[in-house]
Amino acid sequence: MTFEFELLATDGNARAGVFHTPHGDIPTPVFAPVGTVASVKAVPPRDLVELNASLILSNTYHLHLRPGDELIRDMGGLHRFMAWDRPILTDSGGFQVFSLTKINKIDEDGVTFKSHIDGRQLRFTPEVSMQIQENLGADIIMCFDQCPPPTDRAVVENAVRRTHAWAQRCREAHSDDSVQALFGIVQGGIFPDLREESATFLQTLDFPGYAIGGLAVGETKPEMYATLDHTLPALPQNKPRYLMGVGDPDDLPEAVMRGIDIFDCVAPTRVARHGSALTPYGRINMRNREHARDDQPLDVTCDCYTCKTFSRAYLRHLVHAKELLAHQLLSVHNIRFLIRHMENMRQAIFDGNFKDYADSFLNRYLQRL
RNA sequence: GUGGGUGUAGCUCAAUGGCAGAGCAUCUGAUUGUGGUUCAGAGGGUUGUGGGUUCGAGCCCCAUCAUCCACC
Repeated sequence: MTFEFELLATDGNARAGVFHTPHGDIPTPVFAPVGTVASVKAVPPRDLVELNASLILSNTYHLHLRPGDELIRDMGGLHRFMAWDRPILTDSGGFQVFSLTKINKIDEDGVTFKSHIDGRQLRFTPEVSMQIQENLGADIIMCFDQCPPPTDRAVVENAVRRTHAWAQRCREAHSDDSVQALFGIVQGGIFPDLREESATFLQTLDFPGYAIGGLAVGETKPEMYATLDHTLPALPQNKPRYLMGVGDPDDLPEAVMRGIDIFDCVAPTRVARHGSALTPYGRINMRNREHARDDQPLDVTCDCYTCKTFSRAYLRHLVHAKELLAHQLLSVHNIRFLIRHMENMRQAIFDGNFKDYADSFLNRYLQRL
């Protein structure tokens, strides 16, 4: 079986494993940097390899609009197009249709919306999303789902029902998991019974992996953690679990501790472009004056090119001068910071001291001593 | 030397004789399946200087300094 998930060790509910794909193995738990438009912003694939990234995420909606999924197919597929030969995951476009386009109309069959680029009217259905994702050729592809605000029960109930119907149609449209693995997406907002119901239903479709969607979209962190507590026991042990769009450095151990294997988040690259750096002692704003004459690296414990080479004073200068190099250097560090964080957690699970690592990291990162 | 213009926040500039403001810059904060965006807040003034008129002057009058332009 191409997409085998091997569970190698557990520590409490935390899991260390390997997910095998046609483009290589993904050691889990894993953090995937986001390259929405077939580019991890400001970071070339050569550097991603150096950062030890084993999975990146790209996006159906954006690539369909530009340059077009058929063009990418004709250029040899997404891996060849963007010169990244390791595993790729594509999101289904469900989230973007709702978050990016104000004008959208949803019905039982799909969603009609307007392009945020040129305003032309488009329509996504589960079958369209599957076709686009097959054209792109990522290793892991996602079901077309509906991601609602998580706290309005009536809205969430409806989204769960529709997400299930669409999951079934995605499953039928993509029946062969030998080249691309189709993951199901659990919805249900912050409601435990809906989450359990969703997790249970999706298993009847026998996906090679399961994602938890609809979190980190406005609920509080305690609500998100509680939802994970209720959802994860309802998912199978022998399949990877993917928490979509998370997260902050403190969210990662909280979720791994509860049994999540895969993460993606725009945070490391976005906060980099906004001039901030992730460190063991919290996120710091490199615009701030306190760094103006600081000859120390961002993070003395970090092994990335940025930290091994440049001072905080220089990085602050680049941020103030709005130099492109600031985006590149801070993105390199922030991605490496999260990937190393995952590597540390994986090792701690093998060593049986995950809780110690998590407590120590969280106390330092959240400055609660 | 003569005539004219201009002096207001770090910069560029607003402000009927009636509470001295904006943009940029500076400083601080926000951003979770990416619109390199945007938003929120803060600090910052002896209105060149000295007189005068007026209930009240950034604004009117006099002097002075600085600066720019034109002409000797």
